[in-house]
Amino acid sequence: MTLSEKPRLGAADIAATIRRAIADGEYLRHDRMPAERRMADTYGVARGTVRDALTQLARENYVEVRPGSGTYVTYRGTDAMAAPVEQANPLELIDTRFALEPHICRLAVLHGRRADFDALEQLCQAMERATDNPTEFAEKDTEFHRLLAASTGNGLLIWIIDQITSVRSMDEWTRMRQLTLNRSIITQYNMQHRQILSAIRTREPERAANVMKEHLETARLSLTRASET
Amino acid sequence: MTLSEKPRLGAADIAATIRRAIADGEYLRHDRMPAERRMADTYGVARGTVRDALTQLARENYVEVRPGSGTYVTYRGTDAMAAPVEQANPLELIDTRFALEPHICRLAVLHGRRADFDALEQLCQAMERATDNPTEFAEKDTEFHRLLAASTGNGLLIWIIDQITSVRSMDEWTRMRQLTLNRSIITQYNMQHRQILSAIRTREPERAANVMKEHLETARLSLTRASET
DNA sequence: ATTCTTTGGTATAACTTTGGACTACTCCAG
DNA sequence: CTGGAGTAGTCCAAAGTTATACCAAAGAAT
Repeated sequence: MTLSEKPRLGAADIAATIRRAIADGEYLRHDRMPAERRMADTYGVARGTVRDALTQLARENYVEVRPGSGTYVTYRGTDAMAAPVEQANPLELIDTRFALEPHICRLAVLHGRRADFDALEQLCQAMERATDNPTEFAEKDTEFHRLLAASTGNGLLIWIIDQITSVRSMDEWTRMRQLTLNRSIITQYNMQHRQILSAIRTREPERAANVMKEHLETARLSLTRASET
Repeated sequence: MTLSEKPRLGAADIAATIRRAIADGEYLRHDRMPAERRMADTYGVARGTVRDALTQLARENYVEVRPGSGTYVTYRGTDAMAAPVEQANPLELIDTRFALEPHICRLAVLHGRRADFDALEQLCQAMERATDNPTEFAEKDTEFHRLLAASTGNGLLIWIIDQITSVRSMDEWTRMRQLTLNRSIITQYNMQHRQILSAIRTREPERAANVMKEHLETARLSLTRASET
């Protein structure tokens, strides 16, 4: 008949249980799971078994274990919508910005208001003050490009830029980005930002678009150079 | 069951708690959160732990801490991001396509494969057979532009075009669109599609982009003319 | 303007928790 | 009998937490 005795759980069983708990959203990304000893206790199993299970889950990228700290969930929930955005690579991103941003400059010339330009001016100054602070610069830079999109008054474009920005601000990205940002690069970016803003203020759509292209070309170069080393 | 012991809360746990609170709208954008010392008290944890949690949340752009002032929520709710796509108006859409599609043509020249072009050819033929069937034409037309994006091999761009397409396919839109689609307009569109495809096949990026601009200009014109009547 | 309170920023030293590694033992199927 | 797998311990080093004190800046009250 049906055996309801204890079938003695193995590492694979524990792994399956945890895997399912994570997939079901019982644990979310960045969450810290209970300590190995505690899990062993709750699952009524030895610590070594839990350990094997976690090792397996770590291999499957469900989980990351940090010695002395704990075990953390790394599983990316299957957001049908967010997935393609999340896994975009740097070059895809640059190509997309190449499509969007020059035209955004043209639209900014057409629809931008004084207040928008003044805010962009503020950001330019903030970035110029941050030549030696890559983190600070990166933040303001992101904000600059977002505000530029906002100045077009086109909600759809703003939304797209926001989506893209959410990629740029991802952890791994930020790290990679820091590598490419040295003092001379930042200075160059600042000059280009200035030129873009000035072209928009003087209502020269094509000049603004061209400087933006130049700007993105610079970014692409420093990116490819960084990934070669 | 000897689980009466409480696992000491760590920074990751606090971060998770706060992250959920923010995501659940318990704290709204620009809100100031309780002071660190206060939080430490309410969560029954040391201030340093709260600080670590906040540092982590700041990295994830959930929160911004201002020395001497407080900790402020910067998280943009997911609703605020989804809405603009739905309520985009026709002109915003055209402007966005003006940004994206000419550059997509350039990228299609660079990355497109034979199979892609053959599929586009098929669609051109299907559209030419549908000169008297606006509904049929509109479907194939959408597919044409989507496939064009797909031929770039850029997942991010494809995703964006898909999002935009989901707007285009909305009911009210389709109705409005039908009005603008008469026999002569369809014929003109077909010619332009042909020219675009041919320019891509002969590897002329700028010509392809220019024909696409022309194509979109035609679409914009027929749209504004329709809305004036 | 000046003072006072509140806020985050930093530093320190004692303590706790965590995963990593290793061992000895048991069980069981091939 | 043997080898793979789970169990139950121990010890370790690293990471994290606690508690406390003091600093600097923001902001409100005087």
